[in-house]
Amino acid sequence: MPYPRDHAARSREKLLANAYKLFISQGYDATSIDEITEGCQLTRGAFYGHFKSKSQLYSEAIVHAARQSRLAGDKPQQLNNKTWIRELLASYLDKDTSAKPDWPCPLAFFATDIAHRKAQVRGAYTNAFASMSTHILEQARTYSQCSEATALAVTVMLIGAVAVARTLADEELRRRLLESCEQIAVAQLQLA
Amino acid sequence: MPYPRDHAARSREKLLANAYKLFISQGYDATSIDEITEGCQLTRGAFYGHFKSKSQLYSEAIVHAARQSRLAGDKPQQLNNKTWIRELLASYLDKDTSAKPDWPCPLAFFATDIAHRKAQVRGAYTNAFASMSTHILEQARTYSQCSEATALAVTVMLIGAVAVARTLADEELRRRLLESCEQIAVAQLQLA
DNA sequence: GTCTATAGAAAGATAGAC
DNA sequence: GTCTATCTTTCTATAGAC
Repeated sequence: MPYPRDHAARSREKLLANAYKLFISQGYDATSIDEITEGCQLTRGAFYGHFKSKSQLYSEAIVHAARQSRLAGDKPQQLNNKTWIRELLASYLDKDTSAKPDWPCPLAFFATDIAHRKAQVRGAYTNAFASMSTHILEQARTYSQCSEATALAVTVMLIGAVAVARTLADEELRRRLLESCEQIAVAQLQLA
Repeated sequence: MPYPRDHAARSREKLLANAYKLFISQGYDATSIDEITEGCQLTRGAFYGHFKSKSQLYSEAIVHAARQSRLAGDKPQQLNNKTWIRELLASYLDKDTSAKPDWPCPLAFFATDIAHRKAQVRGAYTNAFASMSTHILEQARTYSQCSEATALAVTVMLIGAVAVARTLADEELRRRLLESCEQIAVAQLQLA
């Protein structure tokens, strides 16, 4: 074999990352496998060497992205819990889309799309959602008596905020929406 | 002409309704024009007699659905404002999908899809969202001092709740999510 | 592991008949 | 106003070479 040891793994990762980027910006249906492979200097043949189908790639991309989320990670030692959550909130609701991470939150970007996908994809989404809301609840409980209802409502508000903000044609309305949600979330989680 | 006077209008309405139903259940891309016309005992030719393109139909369906929403309508005289909003909330977050109206809220069902569509579609969505949040704000102000931030946050929470609930594979989690959001919305809008 | 070539299906939109 | 026929494009997935 003329390929470096980790060549296959790198190709796979490139395909996954590029596919996710395209799914985010164009949607699942509008993104073809040709397009995904082109951006990686590969062809369809390589794609099917790594993934069984486009649908399987979608599931994997969601799981991968959910794991990359800062919300899934651990708190840096030097920060206290309140400071950390406030920072996560601000970063999640950031108005500056160019400052977004490479793997924007799939919960917000694919919210309504998942309903039409196969059970496997819906399962991956469900797990990611449960994980995000649990994480918020656990953090909030380190300094307050946060109810499960509050955590669920705040989680879904954050997701809804990012999803809707992205669709709005009115820049000013988008800004107000994101700022409002940050403000209400801060109050709900007693971060003031 | 062998057709009844309102034949064209009825065909148009049938196409619009069936298309929306299919968009809701399968998504925009997965729904073909053949499928839309089949359900109405019509063919592609008839479709293009009424709509310039699939994309134009999508815009129209969103506007149409937003207008059908109970939130867009007026309060029945016999109800006071608080009672009415509570009822709207409960109906919007209803767990029983079979009880859903014929035109489920496009804001929730298409939230993440709109971002990939043309300016015209995004404009229609933006207007519908602004209208929903304004409506909530105005109603809440008839009995309380509700901030614009609260109205925006509650609106987006409701949309997010329905959008996410529909995707969850876990029935129990869905139930808890919808109930939590109703509870928090009632508190936020001082409906208790 | 990745390539090219191709099979096979389906879609959006148009043209012209009735 | 609606039909049938067709053009044209695009897509997923597979087969077999290297």
